[in-house]
Amino acid sequence: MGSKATLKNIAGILEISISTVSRALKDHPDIAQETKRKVRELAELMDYEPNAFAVYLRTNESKVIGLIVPEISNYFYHSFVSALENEARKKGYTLLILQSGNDSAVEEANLRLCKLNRVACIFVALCSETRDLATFNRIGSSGIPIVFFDKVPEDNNCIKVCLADRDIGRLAAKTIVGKGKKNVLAMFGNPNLSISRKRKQGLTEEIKKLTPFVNVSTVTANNSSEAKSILIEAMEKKEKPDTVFCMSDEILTGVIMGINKLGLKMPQDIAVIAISNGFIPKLTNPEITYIETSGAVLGKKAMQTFTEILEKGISKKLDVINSKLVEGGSI
Amino acid sequence: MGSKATLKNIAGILEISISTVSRALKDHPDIAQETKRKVRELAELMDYEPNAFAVYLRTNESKVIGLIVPEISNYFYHSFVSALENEARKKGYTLLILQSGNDSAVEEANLRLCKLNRVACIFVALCSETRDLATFNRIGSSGIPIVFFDKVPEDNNCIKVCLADRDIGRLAAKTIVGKGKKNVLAMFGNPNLSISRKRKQGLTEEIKKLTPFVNVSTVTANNSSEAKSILIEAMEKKEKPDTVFCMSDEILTGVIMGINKLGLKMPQDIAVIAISNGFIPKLTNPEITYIETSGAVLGKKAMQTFTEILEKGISKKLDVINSKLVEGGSI
DNA sequence: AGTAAAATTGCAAAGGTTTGCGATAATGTT
DNA sequence: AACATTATCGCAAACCTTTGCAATTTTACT
Repeated sequence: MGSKATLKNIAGILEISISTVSRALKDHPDIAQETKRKVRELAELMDYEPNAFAVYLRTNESKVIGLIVPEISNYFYHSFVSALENEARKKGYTLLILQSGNDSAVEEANLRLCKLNRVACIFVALCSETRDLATFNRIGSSGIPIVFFDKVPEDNNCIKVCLADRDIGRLAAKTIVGKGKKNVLAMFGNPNLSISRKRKQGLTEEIKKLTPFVNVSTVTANNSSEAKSILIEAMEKKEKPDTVFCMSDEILTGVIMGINKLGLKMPQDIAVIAISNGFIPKLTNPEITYIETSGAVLGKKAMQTFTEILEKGISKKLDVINSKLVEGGSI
Repeated sequence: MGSKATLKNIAGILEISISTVSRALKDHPDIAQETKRKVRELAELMDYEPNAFAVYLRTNESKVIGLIVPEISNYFYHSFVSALENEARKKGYTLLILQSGNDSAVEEANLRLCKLNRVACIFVALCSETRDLATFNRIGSSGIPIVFFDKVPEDNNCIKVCLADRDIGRLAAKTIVGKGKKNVLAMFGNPNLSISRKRKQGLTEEIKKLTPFVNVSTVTANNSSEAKSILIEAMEKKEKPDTVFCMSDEILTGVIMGINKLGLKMPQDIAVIAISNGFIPKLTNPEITYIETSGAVLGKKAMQTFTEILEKGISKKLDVINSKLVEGGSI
């Protein structure tokens, strides 16, 4: 109980040098089998674990990965985080998860925290507020690689893994037009994010391309309750939409609540199509038709990108993953 | 660019000693104002940040808090994590979030990781599998305080913050009886967890106490899809339940899907009451009546407990927070 | 001016690990 | 037997910070 398990103590007891103990524990070829055996046995007995800080200090690289997201409580990020964590564990890394809460100041604080902890890499989904990427660039050039995902900057001079947002929008457009809908209310998140703009572009342009007879009105809903009230208001008008498009789970949530409040039936009273991770669409009756954006796949991709960075030392890259339509009965 | 920002470098440039620089940066009273000014200016300029590992190594305490949960993708833990993270940040701590994925082996690996990183404290929600608490005890006695929350061990010789699970069960019982229900299907999670047993006890005992005329059949549903199929099966029987009780969001999710699949109406065809964090109940029509278990409140409490540990050095404690009924229209 | 007290600074060790290089001991070769 | 290899091991520096204590300088006081 008394003495802590350190190399020094082990060395003391065995009356050999610290370096020999260190090497024995790493199975270094210089060390005799017999010595290795004794060291390993004692280390086991003493429940030795290397002091991570000392190792970090000496080797100057930590086995920690920083992850900064606006909100973990979001099914998409959830699945992303889970996937990333699994992959990271396999490679011996630990995840430092930080939330920016859609506040640029907190985001910056988190960034500093990552730097302070000398993380091996930072994965970032920007918060919608963020306009100034100076801090990111500073950190990036200080040697810590940054991988942006999902909510990525416009700039191409960085590493990004993201969804094929424009294609997703187009796929939604095709589905809507295919079902013969005429009047679409399309809800998007903060236009500051490229993810919002691209999805919107994809949707509106594709519809225009396909047919001149479908009317699309786009609106911005910053959160669930905004989406809910926008829907309710829209349904009270004379020319009410026959279809509502939700670019995210957050918006979809609000729309569902609005539909319930008004007692509407899908798809008769209103058709719904969303971009989603798939959890919420399964909770309604009928289930909601959605374009699947798998956080899990993206997470895996992100980790792959990280290993590529380590091996090849790239500093700019764009990875895109595709999505597919999952039919419920809401449209 | 060339030289890194360390105390040594700053000292070298200013031609003073490292210790003076260190003290100047911490506003130590021994250092002259003029010196402090110069040091601070240069430090600012060089973008100096103390090397966290060196600090940890020297002071032997890290500003990191470990958090181990079965799954983050669970609204209850979400809100818990968010709250805890906020509180932690205020006090300068960082959260190391680890998922055990309901696998005891992973849980243990995570525990070791926490120890390895010399975290200041570990918050744990046990996974349902875990029976052996030896590792926890070992770590606990090695100086790292452990705070159990939500899914806590039975043993009272530790620190726990949890919900008033029996009371929650009783509250549900009262509501069910008050609504004149006669035939209850009550679904619980893994009975290995005290949380399941206590909720079940509270519910069944209270109903028995209140009236002999209500029939309760309890079942175990380990996940959403099990809950779904249990419900569907039950509704096909002759003596089908008029009410279903769900002890968690996970189970509730399955039940909702089952209800949708069968096209049932709440509360006419089947009444529903759940224990939930409140997100999912708002998505149905009518909304689901639930007993609110706030992860946010629990998270705050947990952090308070941690500060108490630091200040007073307690090693056993039980904190309980109460819940309230939120009426939807599902019962 | 001489001494005491206060203000300011530096020395050096400690914390635990990694690693290049040199030292020693054991074995093999001619 | 003399030398060359090879197998083992230890020394000591480095990573960066904190901190007790001693050293030095400045200021105050008689």
